[in-house]
Amino acid sequence: MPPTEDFAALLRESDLRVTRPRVAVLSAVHAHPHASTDAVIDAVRVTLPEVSHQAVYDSLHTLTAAGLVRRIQPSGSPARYESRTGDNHHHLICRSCGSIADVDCAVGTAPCLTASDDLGYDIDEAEVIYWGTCPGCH
Amino acid sequence: MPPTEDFAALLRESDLRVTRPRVAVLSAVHAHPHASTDAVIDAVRVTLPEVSHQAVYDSLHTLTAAGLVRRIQPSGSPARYESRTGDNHHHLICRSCGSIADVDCAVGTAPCLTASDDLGYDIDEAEVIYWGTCPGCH
DNA sequence: GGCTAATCTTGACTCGTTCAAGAAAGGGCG
DNA sequence: CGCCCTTTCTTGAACGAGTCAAGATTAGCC
Repeated sequence: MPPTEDFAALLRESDLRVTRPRVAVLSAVHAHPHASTDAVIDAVRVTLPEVSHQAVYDSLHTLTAAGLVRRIQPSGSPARYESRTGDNHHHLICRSCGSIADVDCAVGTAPCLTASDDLGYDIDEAEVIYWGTCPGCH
Repeated sequence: MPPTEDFAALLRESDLRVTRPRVAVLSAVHAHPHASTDAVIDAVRVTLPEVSHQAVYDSLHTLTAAGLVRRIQPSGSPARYESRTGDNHHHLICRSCGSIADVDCAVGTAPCLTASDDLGYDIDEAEVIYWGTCPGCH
């Protein structure tokens, strides 16, 4: 995981103010891929015990909007975040234990974005979730 | 849209008791594809003004479990339901107005279920959501 | 160092959904 | 056709994730 200064640099590159909560959140997401908001809050409080949940929510929104972090929102479970962005990978989610794994796109680099017929929509992202049972759960 | 008796028959085929709320919910989902739970409640109350929201939630769960209805849960919006099941189609969702459209699977009949590497997971469903802007929103 | 806008703290609040207890109704049986 | 048992429905409270809002704090520019 990159050191703190690198996270600060990432923030600056996106024209975001460098604040302690943001650095801590960014670092937490890098350290815990697919962590839920709650898990991020816990992780952040290890180094920054006084952060409010609101600051974490705000930071996650800002970072998501800036593209530094990606939000995953599987049906029926709270939002989760990951640091791999822009590399067109998808997710494998276990119905029984909720574990999430990364899979590279089966189709290739970006053809994923092509629907059979776009109906006039201007598509900017294809989200693919494979639902199943993980090796540990059967 | 099929008449009431057909919905009753569908329920019986799935070994479900035929109750007024269930028939009304099934009919509402057929009549309003991609309707949110709230919209389903409203639609059901047109013919059955006294149903409780809970009965609708229960019915939707039961029907979903029986496979008579499919639940769609896009990030950041309440659950929606549709009656097309088992035909491997996907969804196009507008980021700005939330409208949902159906698209047939681009890949074909079922190869959708094949990830590039399943990591030992036993995959039973591939959920694909194309995010973008609909023709009416730009 | 001081100023101003952005960000954070605190705490209340909303929304979609679930839980729980008791009343009502479906449907197999006599 | 009517009884009984179980499932389903009503009512109303509760929950969790996330948002809103007012005021205190802080980053970054001069």
